[in-house]
Parts: sequence; structure tokens; C-alpha cells
Amino acid sequence: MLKLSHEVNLFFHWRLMIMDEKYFAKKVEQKWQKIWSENKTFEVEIDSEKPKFYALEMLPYPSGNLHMGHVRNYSIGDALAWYKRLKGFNVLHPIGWDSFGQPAEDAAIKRGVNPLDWTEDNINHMRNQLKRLGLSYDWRREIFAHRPDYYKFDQWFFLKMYEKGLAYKKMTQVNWCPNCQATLSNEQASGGLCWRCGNLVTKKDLEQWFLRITNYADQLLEDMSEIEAGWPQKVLKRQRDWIGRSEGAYVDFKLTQPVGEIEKIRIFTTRIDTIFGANAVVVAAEHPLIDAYFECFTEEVKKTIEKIRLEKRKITDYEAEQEKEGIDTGLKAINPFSGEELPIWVGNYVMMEYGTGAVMSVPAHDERDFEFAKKYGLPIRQVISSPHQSFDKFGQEAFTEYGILINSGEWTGKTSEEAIKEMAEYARRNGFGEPAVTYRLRDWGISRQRYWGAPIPIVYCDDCGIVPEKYENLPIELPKNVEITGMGESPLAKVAEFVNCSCPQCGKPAKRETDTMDTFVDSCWYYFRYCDPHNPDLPFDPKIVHYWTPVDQYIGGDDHAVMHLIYTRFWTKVMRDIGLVNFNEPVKRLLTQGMVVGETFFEVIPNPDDPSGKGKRIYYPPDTVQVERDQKGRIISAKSADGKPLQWAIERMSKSKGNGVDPDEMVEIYGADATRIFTLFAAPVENELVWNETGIEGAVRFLQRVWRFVWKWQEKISDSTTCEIDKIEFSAEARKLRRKTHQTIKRVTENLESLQFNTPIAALMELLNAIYDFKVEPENASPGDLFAIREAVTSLIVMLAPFAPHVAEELYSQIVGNEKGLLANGVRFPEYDEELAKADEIEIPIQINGKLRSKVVASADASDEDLKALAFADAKIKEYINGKEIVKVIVVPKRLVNIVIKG
RNA sequence: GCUGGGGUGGCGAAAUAGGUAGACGCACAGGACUUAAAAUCCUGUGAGACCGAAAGGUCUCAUGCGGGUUCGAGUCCCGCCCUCAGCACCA
Repeated sequence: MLKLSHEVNLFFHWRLMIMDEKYFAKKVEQKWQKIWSENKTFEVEIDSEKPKFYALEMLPYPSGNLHMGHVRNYSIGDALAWYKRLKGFNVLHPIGWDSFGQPAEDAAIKRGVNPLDWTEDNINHMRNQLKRLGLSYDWRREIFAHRPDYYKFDQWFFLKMYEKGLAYKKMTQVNWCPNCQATLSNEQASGGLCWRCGNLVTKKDLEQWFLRITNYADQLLEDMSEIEAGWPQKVLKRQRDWIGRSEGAYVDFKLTQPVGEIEKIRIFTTRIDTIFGANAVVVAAEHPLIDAYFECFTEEVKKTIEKIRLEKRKITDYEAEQEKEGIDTGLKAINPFSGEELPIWVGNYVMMEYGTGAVMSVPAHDERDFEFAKKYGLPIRQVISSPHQSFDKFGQEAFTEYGILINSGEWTGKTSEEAIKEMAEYARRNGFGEPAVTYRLRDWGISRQRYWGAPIPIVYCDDCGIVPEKYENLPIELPKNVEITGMGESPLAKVAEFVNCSCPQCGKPAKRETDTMDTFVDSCWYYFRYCDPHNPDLPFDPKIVHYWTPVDQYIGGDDHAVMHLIYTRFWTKVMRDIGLVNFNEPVKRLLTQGMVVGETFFEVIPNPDDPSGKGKRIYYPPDTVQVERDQKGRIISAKSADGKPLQWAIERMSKSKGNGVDPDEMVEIYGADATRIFTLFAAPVENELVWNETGIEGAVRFLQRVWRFVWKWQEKISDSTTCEIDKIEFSAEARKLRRKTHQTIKRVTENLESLQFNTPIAALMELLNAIYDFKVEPENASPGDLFAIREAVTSLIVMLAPFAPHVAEELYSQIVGNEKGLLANGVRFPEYDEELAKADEIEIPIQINGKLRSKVVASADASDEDLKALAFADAKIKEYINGKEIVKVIVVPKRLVNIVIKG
């Protein structure tokens, strides 16, 4: 029967393609990926007629395989890109490869492969994976960070920064990861751990190129106000903490006897109001004063200094606070406020990297100084008193709050707030200090003793010194066939053809810089390059970039909050200062998606080496584990194949834990559309996403249900003979369906505008359920029924496009009878009609004293009085209020009635 | 320790301005179709108690815990507890 009607359908609609009765994901997906590619559906150019939208996702590192985190990231971006296109925007949606970096070199070391081949192979494989997901990128704009036409401009930017004094070289202790054999920036060594492998970081002396990000510290802070509305506050907070602005004052303490050239020692303090309580000046072991006087110290002092220096260099156990250590150097300095002579100590708790590397020690009002003074029996003098309550714990702990100054000469009696301002001013007037601001943020060290990065375009000439390369000589290309040992020295240093060059200034033989740039340089400006990806002369044409940028929506993980996201903000400000862009902030809105996690199974074996006693986990792949669940579906026990009892948890997907899911496999089994729908539906985007196989099956079921319905109604829906709408009569059922349709359009639109992706899919499922509830068969549908069905189904299909574009395209093509696709057909996201979305009958809950007691049905335009009357007429309510005193009646218009009674 | 998120069924989660808590999905259970299975469709599903032969109905308790404001609190206020994340001698 069904088969027959299908043939009849084909007979009458000869122009239609044959529609499969069943949904075959792979077939549909291959078909539409081909059409999109042939029709250049997602290729865009500047169009002044349309509003633009720049949808950007963080570009992947080509590690070899896509993982579910990528799928989630790109599904979100693609949904947004599709939605905006259907809303009439000119959408730029590009992708590329962050293809410089260490794994390529590691592969070279371990397996002897060429980093270039390894990288290109990985890109080819991963590009295919992305294409199989059917993501709507403009592939013409694909960029490759490792290719000379791209890194040429890393070098170009470096030269620009060098010219502006923003790039400089200095000898420094760098962060060094012994495991990766790599230098790390401060951001990459945050928390004392390597950002890539998690190992503890050590220190190493090296000459390094730095970028003066600290010049922009204040702007990086202040301009946050421009993006506050669109960025997650946790990201901004982390950046704020990282920049670590701190207001205080410098104070110079004169030495009683000059040490060589050094006559005074400058300290930084936020609590100048406590200066009368200083009992010592404490300096870092690396302080210049220590170096200058070193030979004159007693043996004991020398030994202690050496010990502290050594300790600092060692792997620091970042969890344990180190015990304070120090020694009186024998030198003296004078407190400029009190005139008191103070000893100068060396202390391991003073860091050379922060402030001036020297502090005044005020034990009564600083916890660290207190601890130090206690240990070494230094005097503790109270100079701040608490205005509110008596603080009687002096001698037991430090009082660190603001208060009233005491024992402070002419400043006695002032509040801390007043004194902080006035004393810094006083110091300035008298030439021994000034108000000051310090930052935790350090300059960005970009030198890497690595091969697989952009060479730093600098030449060392015996006569001219450090000479920047000429712009016309760019790119300075990476040589091929380089021996990579991974021993921590620059591989390029051993390549004579590369190193030996002529000086760009005098032409004499010279040597090239052999370090390469941190790969975070590449990602600082890549999304500007997308706008003008093949420009041979400039990183991009400012005019083109002016149309597309700033980025309207950026999507990615929040793990780059103080790396990529702070570097790229800095880079943008530099680009602004050299006239390439005309705004302060490159990204208007940022969305950070949560991790993809999965169930893990493991046994814990005790690890005697680990003092924390956590033990070591041995993981078992989930498909080898026998899991027992109770009636409710909870796991009650898990056993390995050989019967060992296992523990379970939910953890980030990774190979070593065996809980990873291969996107290719998901696409193969369930299809790209279902995979994408599930990743978006299962949880809000910012939450963790727990992967479970049955969930994705639910997504397939949903798509199949849509398909089946369209298949059944295809003939009727695609029949283009239309009636005039005002002549159509709608049954109550049809009106109800239309209402649901318009309510759904409203919900989906609002949800997408507020970047929710799980709730609109739920709304579409509800609409589909309503369509299925509409119990009319195609053969006996009235014009009103048909209209309602057509409206519901067409809206559903178009609204499905952002989440499951292949299915949407296919079903739409079946209805419209051509294969041009939604966008070429000029399809727009449906608009809702407020009137139709309104219910004509509403259910009103009736409460007695705030408790739900009954419900009544009222017409949608019922007045408060009507609702009240209905409530009192209700039999159940009558019973409740029978004989009771009615205190008051609250009517929330069109929502609820609450009757307050007494007795 | 400091800072910022977050605690809602068996699970993932919904809930525009305080106004029917648990939409949607998963899982589970029962039923229909089938020779059978899969698929599909239908029904049920927060906990407890009660009325009724049944269909169905009623009540109480439920959004981490304890208070408060309010006619009414998942939502607002105060105090705790737990949890995740970031930072950590920053002077």
C-alpha cells in the first residue's frame, strides 16, 4: 500500500528525487557534502549589503586525530554559523592549523619521521575528518602556521616589534621542563607545572628574546571593560589575577656604607603606613647588592646565600610552602622615615622577579615577616592599632588589616588609608621614594631552542652587533633535513647553511639567530589572516580586516585563558599601534565550552613511593569491563574480564584512560548529524559533557522520526498548490499545532541568541512530538490540516539545519523539489507570529495559602476579575474556603490565583 | 589559605521579572506489532502514605543543610556543609 502511493507520488512529481523510506545517514551526508563543495555554499566575500558575522573556533593543533573535544567545539561554532546565515548574515567561518609545535619534533626524535611530512599528513587526515562532520567552513581560507607564506608574517611582526622596542633580548633564568626538554614562558609554566605534560618546571640560564607585553599591562586590564559583557567572567578574572596589578610605593633605604656603586636599596610595599614597624630590609638572594658585596660576606653568609640560590633552582614542590630561611648580611640601611638603622637580611621568601627584589620586614603587620622574625628572634613592633576591636594577639600573629597608626612619629593618629597616600607623596617630595604600581605579569619570553617553529629574523654581526633582517628577505625559511636530537639545544645551530649568512647592514659574513619563536605567536593573529589569507605583502589588508573583524563570537576551551587569550589581546593592541586595526579588543564575545568526559574503570594499587598515599590507577578499557547495574540503572559493581573488582569514575577522555571516543567511529555508526546533535543536546555547552553511547542513539532516533514523518507526508507537503490563507478553516487541533510551531520558533530563536544549544534541540523534539500527536492521515487531511502540517514540518526542518545540516538539506530538497540547498533557495530562519504563539486557553493554578489546590481553564484574554471568579467557582476551592475567613486574594495576570485564608 | 563557579529524580538536564518544580532525552518497567528478534508505536516512571473493585482520586514530603523575608522561594537575604576550577611566600 505504502509502496504503491510512493510510486504514484513519483509519477505525479516527476521532477522530484526519489526519497528513501529510511534515513541513511552516510548516504545523505556524502551527498550534501558534495553539493556544498560543488556549489561553494560556504564561500564568502565582502558584501556591504549584508550585516557580517565572524564565527570563529580555536584552530586545532594537527596532532593526528580529531577528538571529541574538537567535535564539540566545532559543532557549536557550526550551529551558530548556520543560524546566522539563515538569519541573513554574511558569515565568515574559517578553519586552519596551528601546525608548529613540539609533537612534530617529538615524532621526529622517536620515529625518525620528518616534522614537515608528519605535520602535512596529519593535516590531511584531520581535514578529512572535519569534512566528514560536514562543517560549514570556507575552505579556501584554510591557513597553515608552519608554511613559509604564513610564518613570514610572524617574522614581519617580530621586526615591527623590534623597531618599536617591543622585542628585546636579555639573559635570564627561564622556565625549563626537563621532561619536554623545552623552554616555557611564565604563562606556560603557571603553577610551577609544564602546561603540556604537567611535570614540575626547573630554571635554566639562557639568553632569550622577549616581547614587552608588560608595556600593555594597564591596557590589558582597563580594556576588559569593553568585553566584560561578552566574555566569561572566570576568564577575565584569571587574566586579572595573572596581570596582578598592585598599587603601593617605592621607598629607598640608604646604605650606611655604599657597596661599590650601590648607595641605597629600593623596596616596594603596599603598606608604607607600617614603615615605622620595619625591623629589617630583606633582599632576594639574586639581588644586585648581594652580587656586588659577595666577596666581603662572612663564610656563613656566603654559604646561606648559595644554599638559597640552589634551592630556588631546584624543582619546587609547589604544594608545600617552603620554610623561611635567611641570614643577616651584616650590612645596614637607614629607614628614611624614622632614621632608624636596620640590618639587611637575605631571605628565601623574597623573589627577585617581583617588585624590586627587596622588601621591608614589618613582622607586626605581615604574616610572612612575622614568621621570619619569630624564627630568627627579630624585634616585633606594633605600629597599627585596630580601630574596631582590641587586637590582643601581638606576639602570636600579625595584624594585617588597616587601622590607626601608632608609634609612627608625626604620622601617629592617621588612618592607614590616609597614611598610605600621604607617606608615598612625602617620600616623593623628599626624594627617597614615590607612589608605584607593580605587576605580576612578566614580559613574554618567546625564544625556543627548537626546530619546528618560525625562525627569529635576527642576524649577529661582529661589526654591527644585533641586526634585524630586512623585510624583503622574509621569510627566513626553515632548512630541511635537520638533525633533531631533543637534547635542548637549538637544532638550527648545527645547520651551517642556515647559520652562516651576510649581515643585512654591512654585508659581511654574519650568523643567524638559531632559536625559533614560541608557537603561541602563530595563534595571536591567525584569525586576521583568515580575512585575507593569500596576501603576499602584508599579514592582511587592513581594509578587508576592517569589514570582518572584530570577531563576533569566539569559541574554545578555557585552558588558554592566560596564554593564547592574553597574548592575542596584546598582539591586537600592537597591531592597533602600528595602524593595522582600529580597535582595542579583537574578540567581542567568547564562549568557553566544557570538557568531554567519559566513564573510566580502574584498580588502585598502592604506591609506596608516593607520600600522599594516593596509589596508582591502572585503567581498563570500558568495553572490556563487565558492569552490573541496579534497577535504577546505577552502577553497583564492575569487574575486569578476568574477574578483578574495579572502581569507576568520570574523567576527561584520554587514550591512557581508555575512555576516549573516536569521532570517526561515531560518524561511521550514527552519522555526523546525530553525533553533532548529541554533543549539543546532552549538556549545556559550558558544562562537562559525559559521553554515553545510548544518548547518541537517542539522537539518531530523533532524526529517524523526523525522516519518517516527512516521508509519509512528502507528497502532500511538497504539493505546491496553495490556498489563500484567509479562506482556510482550521480545526482546534490544527490551531493547536500551529501554536506549538510558533512557540517553538520563538523558543529556538531566543535560545540560540543567548547561545544555548541544548534547549533549542529539546524544543524541536517537543515540536516533533506535537506533530506526531496530530492524528490526521495524509489521505484525509483538510486544507487547514495540511497547512498546519506543512508549516510545522517546514519550520522544523529549517530550524534543524544548524544542528543537523545534512538531514535538513535533504528533507528540504524533498519538499521543495530541487537540490540547490537551503541557502541558495534563499531560505530564512522562520519568524514567529506572536498572536499565533499565544494560547487561546490557559490553565491557571489556584493556590490556597501558596499551596496548589486546583487548576482552572480560562480563556487567554481573561481579566483578573474573571480569574478570581473562576477560582471561587471551583468546587475544590469552595470546599477549602468553606467557612474560613478570606484575608486576601492575589491574582497574577494570566498566571495564577492565590487565596489567603485564616482559621 | 584566597578567589570564582556549582549542589534539582537512577542519570544528563529544564524552569524569561519570585508564581503549576522536574520540559526534553537517556535508563528502566509494562503493553501492542512479529513465528521470533531488532526496529517501531503506546503507557508508566521524584519519595512516601491513603481512598477505591477498577478507572481514577486525595494528602504529606521533596531543588545540599539550618534559619529569614514573602500570600508564595530552586530563584532573594543570613549562616553552615560539600564539590569543581584557578591562584598561591606577589611584599
